Amino acid sequence: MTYKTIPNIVVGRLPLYLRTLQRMQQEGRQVTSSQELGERLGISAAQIRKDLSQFGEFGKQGTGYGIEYLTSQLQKILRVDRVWDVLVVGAGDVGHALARYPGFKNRGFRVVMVFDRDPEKIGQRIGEFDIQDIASLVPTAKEAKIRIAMLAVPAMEAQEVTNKLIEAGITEILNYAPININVPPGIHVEYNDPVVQLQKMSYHLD
Amino acid sequence: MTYKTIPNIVVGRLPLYLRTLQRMQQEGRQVTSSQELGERLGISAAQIRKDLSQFGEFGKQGTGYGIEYLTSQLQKILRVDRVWDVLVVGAGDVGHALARYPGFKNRGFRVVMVFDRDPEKIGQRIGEFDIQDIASLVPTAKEAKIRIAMLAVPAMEAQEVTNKLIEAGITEILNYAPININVPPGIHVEYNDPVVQLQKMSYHLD
DNA sequence: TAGATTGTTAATCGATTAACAATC
DNA sequence: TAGATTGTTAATCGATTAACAATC
Repeated sequence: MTYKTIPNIVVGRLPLYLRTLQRMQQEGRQVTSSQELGERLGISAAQIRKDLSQFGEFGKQGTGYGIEYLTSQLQKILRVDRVWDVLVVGAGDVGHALARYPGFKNRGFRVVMVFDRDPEKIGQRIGEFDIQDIASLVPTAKEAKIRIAMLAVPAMEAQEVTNKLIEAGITEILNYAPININVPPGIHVEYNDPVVQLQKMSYHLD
Repeated sequence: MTYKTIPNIVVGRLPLYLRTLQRMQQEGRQVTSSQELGERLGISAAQIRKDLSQFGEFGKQGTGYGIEYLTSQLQKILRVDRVWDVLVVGAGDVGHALARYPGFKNRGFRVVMVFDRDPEKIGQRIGEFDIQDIASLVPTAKEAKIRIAMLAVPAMEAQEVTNKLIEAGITEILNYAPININVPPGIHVEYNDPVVQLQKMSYHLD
């Protein structure tokens, strides 16, 4: 017998559940229900139960879900029961904001290096990091066994840098450049383009 | 007879089509096809044709789509055949990056004001903007008839600021705070939390 | 116990794909 | 004309919701 692979759309909701549960934990709450989670998230209770049931049985009938327990289970499922080292390419304003972003804390990630190709920037500091020469990206990232990169270079350079990232052993890329990049099978890309999000909303304006 | 409302999932793909078409235009291309667009985007040609057909007939059999024409049509559909004024709340690193982001150019948006509540920051400059007191947000945004806001304040403050935004007549909110916000019907929210995206990817790691 | 809520099945709903006539 | 590609319909596929037995 073989395991069913989980749909991406389901995996994509788990971080939202986790984020809300961690927020509840901060509020000092002990238990919650699919209904309450659904109300906070604008998702139906049935869908939340169905999503969670793909991974196991985490609740108790009549009671709901222990927040601490479900949190720790989701962290295991999402592999954030540890801290992943992440690198940033591009030391402009976006790279700067990512390198200093306080929101990674307790959520499974930390930035450990920043690269740029501009000789003016190389050697300068961003927070606790020296900006490194992008020419050293491949050996340095390989050596550090980094798997995750955030890409914050201009669109023109995005594909070229992506190729380097893959050569360096990166398999997960969060792309802030407003362009689609080509990657081989097995490499995962998430896109973050604020204009795409704004345009989804401006459709509703007149 | 009444018009069918377009599914959100379709509207959400239009900005990707537009972005790719604008890129092709930069490359000096004249025409494209649903197949080529699909290859660039990792979307099936059939889906692209189906999506576009919801809004009209933009192509020619045997030839494909005129890039300039389809671009201008998508801009009209997405209401970015004009430039929308956008405000930023929160003058930390994220707000800073948004206020100075060069990628809005030619894509329908421009930042026109930045607010923060920190007296240390108020009056300081970010690029061409004076950071304004959040206390003046409601009258100022109302006066300027701004409809779109980017929210880059700490999670703790997000709901309170959201309420102010709505009071100011904002109907479209791009939320960078890692928390769900409650809004009344008719207000649209898009979420941008890099950790949510990273966790979708770390699921695939081991 | 009575009330509440889970996990799961079946039914419904919606989105994607395949296929092709129309036609440039 | 022959080849290419659209717009659209029907078929398929997948996701969401409703409902409820199980049970805490």
